[in-house]
Amino acid sequence: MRLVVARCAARYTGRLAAHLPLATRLLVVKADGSVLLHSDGGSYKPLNWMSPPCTMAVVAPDAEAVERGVTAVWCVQHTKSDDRLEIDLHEVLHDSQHELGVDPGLVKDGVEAHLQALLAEQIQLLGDGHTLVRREYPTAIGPVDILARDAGGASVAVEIKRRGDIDGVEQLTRYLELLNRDPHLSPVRGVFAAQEIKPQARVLAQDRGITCLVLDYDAMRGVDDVASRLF
Amino acid sequence: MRLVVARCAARYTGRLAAHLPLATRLLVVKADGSVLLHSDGGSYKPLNWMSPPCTMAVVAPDAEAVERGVTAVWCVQHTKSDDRLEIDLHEVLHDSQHELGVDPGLVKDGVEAHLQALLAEQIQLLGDGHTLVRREYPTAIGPVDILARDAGGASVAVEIKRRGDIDGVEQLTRYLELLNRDPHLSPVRGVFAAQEIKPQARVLAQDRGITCLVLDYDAMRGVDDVASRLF
DNA sequence: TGTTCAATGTCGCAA
DNA sequence: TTGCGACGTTGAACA
Repeated sequence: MRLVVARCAARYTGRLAAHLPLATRLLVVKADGSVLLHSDGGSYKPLNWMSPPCTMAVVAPDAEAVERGVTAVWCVQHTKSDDRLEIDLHEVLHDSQHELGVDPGLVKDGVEAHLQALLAEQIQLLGDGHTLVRREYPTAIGPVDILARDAGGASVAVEIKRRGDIDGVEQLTRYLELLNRDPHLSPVRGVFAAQEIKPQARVLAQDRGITCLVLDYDAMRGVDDVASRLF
Repeated sequence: MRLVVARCAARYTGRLAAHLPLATRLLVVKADGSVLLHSDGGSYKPLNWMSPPCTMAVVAPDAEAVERGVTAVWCVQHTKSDDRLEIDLHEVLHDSQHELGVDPGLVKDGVEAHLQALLAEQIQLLGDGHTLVRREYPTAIGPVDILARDAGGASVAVEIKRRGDIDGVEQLTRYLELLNRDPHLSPVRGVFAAQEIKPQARVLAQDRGITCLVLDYDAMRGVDDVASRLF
């Protein structure tokens, strides 16, 4: 990711035609080539941008542009359409480059969070004699959905998904690797729990010694309702 | 605007609940207090954000968080709702501050651009004997829509809007101030042209010696069609 | 891969 | 302020 703060002007043509008068702005060039042009206010939407896939060419300004104070022109061209963003750079106030790596992405805690709460209440669904240690057990790479102990006192890490895909198994694998380094917990067994577990995910989980558990959301809510009515 | 690159994790609660596992990301704190949390790919939409109006408090992490490697926690609270974004900072790789100033904002060249083209063709609408110098006459603060000369050879700068508001008069005023510094052009007279001119804008324009011109888009297109049919 | 639908939608305009 | 519609919508789930 490249961060540039510069006095600049810009023109966009594509779905519509628009331009930005000269002002100081933040330019972000992401690893995939996409470009964002932000002002120092407003919402998260940039003033202008180019979505990936796209390529950027830095070209020298023509004589007239030089006359106006343009030092360089960024031509950002979309690869699959004729969307085009041209940025006239006047004065560069900051320019830095950063390695960020891939991002695990946002996790929305909707049904998934509810499933987690229900399973925490009904921890015996993991097997007789299981006890809850805690929900959202923190690790360096993010919280594990549930940490429990089985009847024999051994640790069990549970990853919960609405739809159980390979990604979820990979995620649980990373958690297990980390948790098993902790002598207070090790050995930690893994349980992959989801409303629906895809065949590929099931195969991968079994290959790694991870237990699969299909959760019946409606049944679990029913038990919860019954339990609630008792109080 | 503050730019921070850091290994971080985040939690959002408000319209929904969501969290971001630990990864290296770009954090942008805008002058209005809004916060963006960007990964190094994807579209212009941040992974997570807080819209203005909001306030940020930097708090010390609790013992458990320190254990996980958290060095600081940013609590960003929306002022008018209970939307809340908490960012756990682990390692700060970059931190810089920049003064950007206010942004003139995006100008969409739709009807406005068409009006400009039509008026350039029908420049006599400014008055008999007027001649076009050029459209998009460049200045340091952006292009003037139309530069023309009147029957006597004096310069005329035209600002075109679909809806003529006070902002447009202010904009034209800035252009005139700049253009009048150029001895080759000065004195430059201003014309504020729009499909509809708001009373307040008209008063301000007249006060500054700027001529108001109401443009009849349909009529101008009609003339254009007739002219086109001649060829 | 294309299509449909929700969104922490956002944004702009009119009443 | 509030409501409504458009968006360079984006993003996810489903066929």
